[in-house]
Amino acid sequence: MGRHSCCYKQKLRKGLWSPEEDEKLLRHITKYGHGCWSSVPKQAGLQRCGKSCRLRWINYLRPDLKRGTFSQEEENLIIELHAVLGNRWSQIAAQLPGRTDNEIKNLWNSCLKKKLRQKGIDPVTHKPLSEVENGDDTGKSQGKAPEVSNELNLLKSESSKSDSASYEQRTSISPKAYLPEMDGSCSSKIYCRSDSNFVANNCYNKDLFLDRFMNSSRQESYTTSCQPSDLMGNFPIQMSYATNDCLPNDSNSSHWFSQTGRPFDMNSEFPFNAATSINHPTPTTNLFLPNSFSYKPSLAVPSDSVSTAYGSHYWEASASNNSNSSIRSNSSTELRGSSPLNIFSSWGLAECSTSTTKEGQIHMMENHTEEAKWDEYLHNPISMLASAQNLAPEYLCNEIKTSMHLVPDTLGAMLPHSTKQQEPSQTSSIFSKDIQKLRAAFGHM
DNA sequence: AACTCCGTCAACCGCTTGCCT
DNA sequence: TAGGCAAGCGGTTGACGGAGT
Repeated sequence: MGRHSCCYKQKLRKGLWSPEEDEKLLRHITKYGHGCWSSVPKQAGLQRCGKSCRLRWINYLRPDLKRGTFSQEEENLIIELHAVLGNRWSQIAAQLPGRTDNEIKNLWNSCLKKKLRQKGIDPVTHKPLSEVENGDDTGKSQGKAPEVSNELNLLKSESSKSDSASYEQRTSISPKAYLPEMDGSCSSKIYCRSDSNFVANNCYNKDLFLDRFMNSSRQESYTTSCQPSDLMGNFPIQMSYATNDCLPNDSNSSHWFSQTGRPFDMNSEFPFNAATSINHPTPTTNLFLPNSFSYKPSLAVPSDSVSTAYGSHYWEASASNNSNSSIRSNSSTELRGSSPLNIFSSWGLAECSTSTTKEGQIHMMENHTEEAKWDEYLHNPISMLASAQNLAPEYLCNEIKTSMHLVPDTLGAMLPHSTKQQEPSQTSSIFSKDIQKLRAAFGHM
């Protein structure tokens, strides 16, 4: 497509976005959704092309973005996925909720490539550099999987340093299965559902892997067994949750980052606590999750934890050693923490035949509807929040506005030592606070 | 202090894909 | 079926800041 046709007709701005532009775009999209991108700049009063707006939203303004440095687990995952997917950044990004393809691409080009080379691995082929240089393909001739096995060796050494999770589990690439382990410690780990047959038989065949990959990330969300994690599909929405009673002692892990690198203290800013005065007849499910990691929630729960409230099935994760980070249900009629999952829960109550299996998995019917709603949520969070709560969008907007005024501004109060700080100049500014608040309001739910 | 080099990251460009008419 | 339009995607560019000289 290149430059959009509209760009030629008008004198449009290029380059870095100003805070004012960010504000306009953010306000417009949170209020109306983006709809057709080409019409967004006009409606939002921006001298930009729709494409530029879309990019700005996706890569920076979107409320579900995770900021901050990549964890070792994330880096390992990117390397693993790159070994099988190559430069398909969007597909890699789909496995790292809250991360954009651009971000991952930049990380790869600026950092991971170098790291791999230092480890003696060719970042393109994922083979040892010596093999690549010598044109040695003995690995192939032996029927091994050089592009994977070398990676695994690297990761093995990395993981032994950084993560006590089962290496075999984490490196058994079952693409849909990267889920955070909720170990009750608020220190999220990535683990991967083991699929030994898959790894043993298929992982070395890239095409087959991709086939499986696509099937697992798309088709399964339309088939019968539909855990909510499947419903998410590749939906890259940030699913970090935090409430005052969920924060780990380590305050750093509760930070979100604005473009300025300033941390966002969710401890003081979780916005929907301010909305608890809104009574709502539909009980909502509150999640108390490790907040430092984005994840696709898996609602597979033990059968004995499923209970029924208000005529619907509720569940409670088995108690962990730290209730702060466990999942628990809440049959309170209070509106607490309107999150995508709350919405999800509401949809389930309203429109899905929700049932539980012996395994305790929640089977959701009508996945098409769910996915559509997720999509709609992404596009118009306000209206979806509103509809999920039987509220008028305008009312919800006002509530959010009100809640934001109620929140004490403690931004920047806690700076992690290791975080690169940027001066709030250029595109970042005081407005970044505004963004953070809106992000809090619409994003971390 | 001034300059250069290098790494990082946001944004742009252009190609591909998918949808609609 | 072809053409137009919009979105998605990946490669590339350029601005910026920090480190080194």
